[in-house]
Amino acid sequence: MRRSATTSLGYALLGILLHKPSSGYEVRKIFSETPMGSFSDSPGAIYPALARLEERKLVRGSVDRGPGLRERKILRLTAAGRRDLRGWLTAPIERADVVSRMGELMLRFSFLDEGAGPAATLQFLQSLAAELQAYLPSVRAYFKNHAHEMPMSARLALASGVMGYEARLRWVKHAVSEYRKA
Amino acid sequence: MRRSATTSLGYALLGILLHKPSSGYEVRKIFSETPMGSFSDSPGAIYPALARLEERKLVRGSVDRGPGLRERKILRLTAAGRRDLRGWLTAPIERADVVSRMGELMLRFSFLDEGAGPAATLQFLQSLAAELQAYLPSVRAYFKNHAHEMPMSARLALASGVMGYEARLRWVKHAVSEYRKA
DNA sequence: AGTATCATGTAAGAGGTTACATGATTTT
DNA sequence: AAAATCATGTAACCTCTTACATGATACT
Repeated sequence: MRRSATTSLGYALLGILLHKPSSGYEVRKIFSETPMGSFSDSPGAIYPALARLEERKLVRGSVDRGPGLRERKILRLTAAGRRDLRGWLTAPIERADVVSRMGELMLRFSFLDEGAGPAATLQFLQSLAAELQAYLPSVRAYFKNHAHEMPMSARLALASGVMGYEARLRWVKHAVSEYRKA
Repeated sequence: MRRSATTSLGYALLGILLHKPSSGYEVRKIFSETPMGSFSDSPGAIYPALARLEERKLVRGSVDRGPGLRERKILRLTAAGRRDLRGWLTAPIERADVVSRMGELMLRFSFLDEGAGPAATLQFLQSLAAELQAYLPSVRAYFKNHAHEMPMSARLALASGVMGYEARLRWVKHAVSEYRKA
């Protein structure tokens, strides 16, 4: 019974706080006002998640009383927080990540530069390209073998999935070349 | 305190069972062996979910004892189940669906033909195209205004999101034309 | 005889959703 | 004075994850 690991939301918070130490309220605004991440901006999700990070000493809070505002708690990463984030960012990419956690992979990628540096970012992209290339044939094969027996909307939905993986792979290659330039 | 509605997993199960009445075990295999849906195939998720559907009388089970196999419980939709599924399938598409529940929209789409017929499917696609077209400018604007202040990996991740919406829109238009042919 | 597959569940714990609660400060 | 926004939280409920439990049948 290993003690529970940091969740996806936890890492999203760590990534945001690494970029810029913020209050819970500011993080909520990021979730509600920017297109990045599909996390809930509800206080019932965010404040308990921040409290867990604090309990585990991954972030530390300091009270800030700006000019004429209600006081707010600014959270920033500890050394342990940076380590935990970095561990998540640089974890090996597996088939299961590509199949059912692509959103989390993109979240990781968006933090990679700041959290682990350009070498790790490039490594991530190459590894992602490899996994996509390995996975794509099996989806294409599934499509080929089953498309004819599916209702039209199901077939089109599956085709959309295949196209999504292909588009992602093209994007990865584009990102690699952008990265090499810099 | 309204009694809790059917979940995404619940609707995935209803859609699968409408297509073909099945046992919990068969459904698990669908989740583990086909690229469709990113649902867990764990018994701890599926059996309780099926039990909830049965409690609510959306599905009914009948014991099947095939030739020389352990007996299994085949579940099929009731009239109430077909109604509930149809209500979900034909619900209006909102901004929030496009922003953070695209996976659920595609799941809905894949069941639409069988669950609500071709007219509803076409209506769904047109409505999705409209929402995408309305949403895209705001993401593009966000990208234009914030890309320069973001780390490279974050910028590339956001660009990937924009490209994803654009690709999805092209796919919707393609799907509409496929549908009109039939 | 032993391992793999078929088949259905339960229990404990963690985390998210929805709704409620509270109060300070700023804008109209 | 009222409404909006800033700001932080809690409580009840529900669902999912992980792990365990059980037993039948098929394959080697």
